[in-house]
Amino acid sequence: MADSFRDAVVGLLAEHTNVSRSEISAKIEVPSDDLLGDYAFPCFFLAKELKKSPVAIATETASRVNDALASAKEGIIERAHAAGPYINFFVNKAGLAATVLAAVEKEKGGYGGSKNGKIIMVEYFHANTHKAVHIGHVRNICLGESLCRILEFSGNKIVRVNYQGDIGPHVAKCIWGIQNLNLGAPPAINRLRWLGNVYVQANTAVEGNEKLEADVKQLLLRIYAGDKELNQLWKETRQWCLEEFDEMYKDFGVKHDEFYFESEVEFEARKISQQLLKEGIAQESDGAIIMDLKPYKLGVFILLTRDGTALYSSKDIALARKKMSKYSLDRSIHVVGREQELHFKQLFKTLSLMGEKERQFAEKSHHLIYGLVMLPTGKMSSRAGSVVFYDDLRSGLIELATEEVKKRHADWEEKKVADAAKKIAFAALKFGMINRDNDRELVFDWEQAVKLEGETGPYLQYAYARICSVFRKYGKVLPGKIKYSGMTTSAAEVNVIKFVKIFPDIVAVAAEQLKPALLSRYLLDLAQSFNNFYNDCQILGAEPDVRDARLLLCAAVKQVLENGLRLLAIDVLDEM
RNA sequence: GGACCUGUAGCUCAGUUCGGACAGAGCGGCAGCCUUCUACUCAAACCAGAAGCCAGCUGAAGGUCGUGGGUUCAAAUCCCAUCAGGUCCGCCA
Repeated sequence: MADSFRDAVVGLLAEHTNVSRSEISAKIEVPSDDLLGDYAFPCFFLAKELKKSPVAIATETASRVNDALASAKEGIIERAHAAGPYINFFVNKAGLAATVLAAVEKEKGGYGGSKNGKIIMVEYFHANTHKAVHIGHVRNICLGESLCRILEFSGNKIVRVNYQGDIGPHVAKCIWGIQNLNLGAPPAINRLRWLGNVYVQANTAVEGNEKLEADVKQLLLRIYAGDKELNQLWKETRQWCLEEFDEMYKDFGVKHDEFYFESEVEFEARKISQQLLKEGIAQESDGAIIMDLKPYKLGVFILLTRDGTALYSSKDIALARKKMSKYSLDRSIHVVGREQELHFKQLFKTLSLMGEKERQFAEKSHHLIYGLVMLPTGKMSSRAGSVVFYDDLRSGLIELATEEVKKRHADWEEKKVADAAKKIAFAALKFGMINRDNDRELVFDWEQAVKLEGETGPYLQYAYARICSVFRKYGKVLPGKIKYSGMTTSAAEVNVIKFVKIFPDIVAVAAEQLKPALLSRYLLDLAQSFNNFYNDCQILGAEPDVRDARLLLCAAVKQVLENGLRLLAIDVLDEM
């Protein structure tokens, strides 16, 4: 967003120093403390050239700037002040308020957006069928969806893709378990969880038993070969899973544009692998087809097993081809955990060795890494039974939120309580998943997840609800003309205005760096500064001019919270 | 053995990409703001005591930025070494 205040500071400095505008612009910063000023210009780098101490340079330049400001008529910059080696600039606060609040009022739901015009594919969620969904998938879907929304808000066209492992050894094991373990009939609901359990049981039964392992392998080959009975069972159980995934998408506000399945690229994957072997790009090793990437320090990438079945690797190559032929993408982002980092490096390298088209596609591809979700006791392990399943998580959080809502609103009817509780529970969950640097592991802790105070999603919802309550009490429409001069006396107010002002910048950086956490952190800061203001300043009880200006500020904060939370796929509430 | 990530307050984490003004939040604990009660008073406020509420606020407390070197006017940030934890490294995804 254009920043006329910053530009004015750059202009002043360009006029009173020998430094170019572009260099000044690069050096200008925002002081750590508001009391110091609104913009700052460090003078260290001028010291050598001018052979003076940075302190002297700052003092002299500041006084020249102030002389110029004094002779000029009312400008948006009020004064400069030398503080050690820094020149600090103070802007006209009423002007700042007017500019920022008018921008929000004008752009409303679009405030903070931009127009980048790229076509970006984002692949996320990709849970496997026949395995239970757990907390790790939740981090993926929260991160993926908010990333999509941020990129979309930044004016890009997003293709949301889900690539699902619906075939492979894990499915074979599950089906083997259904046929060979006496686990009773599948339930009418929560069948995904039941299948996941069958898979775990089968895994335990088969592991270490060579004969059974061979049986499962044969079973997989028969599925690939199109065995009628097995395919029917596979398709039926697969469908159960997909239906439950659909429910989950609703919880997280996700609508994929494209679903790819491993089963639909398996044939192509085998074909491509054979072709690569024929072209001498891939090689044979121990009966398997591999890419030898040791020259690139990427080890060995196995495409086809000794049995001739395609692995994740070659299926991903086939998938890339499929995407390339359908879409003309500027970028392709894979939201996948850290444990697959090597896989993606190998995949991109292999693509780039395949041909010019593939090489270009590999350059546009990006693996967005995030850390594992751990438990306080360590890594999740289905064998040790230490897995937090999504269905348990969901019901547990909703139950807790329901209690809290009831405690506060004994008079609310059942439906209203349920609605609020669900929104609050998911706000807590989603925010907790997003508000963490991608690189870091996330330790999931029920106590933390359930928290509604402090740095949480509900804290943001609460700030929003407070503003709604102010407007309910006010009960009128804001007048069109508002005087800003009376409102900017409090530091708390100015602080809020500054946060509102930088929202578009935050969205832009979050989009560029693919880090929704930057946005979630910002929203916390905004809400905190608003709560400070709310405590410090009377709103409805103030003089009419001041009251109206403050109401407009509230409206702006409400709008930014709404826009920001929408980008995190978190719902807002008018009352909570 | 190799590759990547992490190490900052009692706990959970920002800040490191691009070196600059005193290293920031949240949680927990402490002291308050708010409500009620008690005592006092003609009455109210202040003050004192007790209980409670609080998706909110304030204040104070809490730090060898893993360790050791180096570069620099300036290092949590850059470079080197080292320790600790995590993930991955040929037929899972």
